[in-house]
Amino acid sequence: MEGPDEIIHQSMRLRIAASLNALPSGELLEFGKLKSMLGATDGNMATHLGALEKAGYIAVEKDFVGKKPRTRVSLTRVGRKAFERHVSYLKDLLEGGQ
Amino acid sequence: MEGPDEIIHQSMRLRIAASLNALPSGELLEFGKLKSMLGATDGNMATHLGALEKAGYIAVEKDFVGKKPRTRVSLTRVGRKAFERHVSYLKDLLEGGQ
DNA sequence: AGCATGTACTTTGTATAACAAAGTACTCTT
DNA sequence: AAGAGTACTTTGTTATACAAAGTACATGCT
Repeated sequence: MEGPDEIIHQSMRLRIAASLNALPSGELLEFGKLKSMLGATDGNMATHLGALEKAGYIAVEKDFVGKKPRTRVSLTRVGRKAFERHVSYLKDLLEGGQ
Repeated sequence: MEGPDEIIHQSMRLRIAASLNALPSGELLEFGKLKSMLGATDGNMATHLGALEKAGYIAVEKDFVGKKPRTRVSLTRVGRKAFERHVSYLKDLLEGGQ
């Protein structure tokens, strides 16, 4: 059995990854939406998204709607794979005992 | 949905809890067995067991076999409940998306 | 008796992490 | 010009995880 993915395992990041994974394919989630869904502060959310981006697990897209800045994130293919592998790891662990 | 149990969530402690939860009822796991199963150092294992014990999630029993010291641990009722609740939390999160 | 071995810690030091709170930059609205 | 909104960045504190070394006590060996 493979080990845990410590980047994804952290609870706030696991919730971020789960939220992104549950999106209909091709959809993006806004920074602010994610932040309010998960009850994080601006700084906290920015730090966790930075960690996921640095790992290549999420893609961050910035644009403007009118003149409003908008930041949206999505899982990369690598990120989705990593998430799926970690979920398998957890399922095996939690059902098999270890 | 309830939040994560941060004491149990940490990856080494989650593995400890899963190992203890998978034991046949009434059985105990030895410190050294757990340590080698999970690939932890003495100090690391002692610290995590201490955290779980402080939370009331595990019971630590010390005795001697002949004159050999033996430390064995088991989940308390509270610990088993907490583990089960955290597993439910994870399953909901990982399947429901959140 | 003296010494290495084994078990289970405890202590120490370090690196990393998480977080809140405050500050920054830019924009739009009024 | 003043305030609000978005998305950060910075700062500072507190907590965490970990390895490595040290401690305590008992056994086995010679």
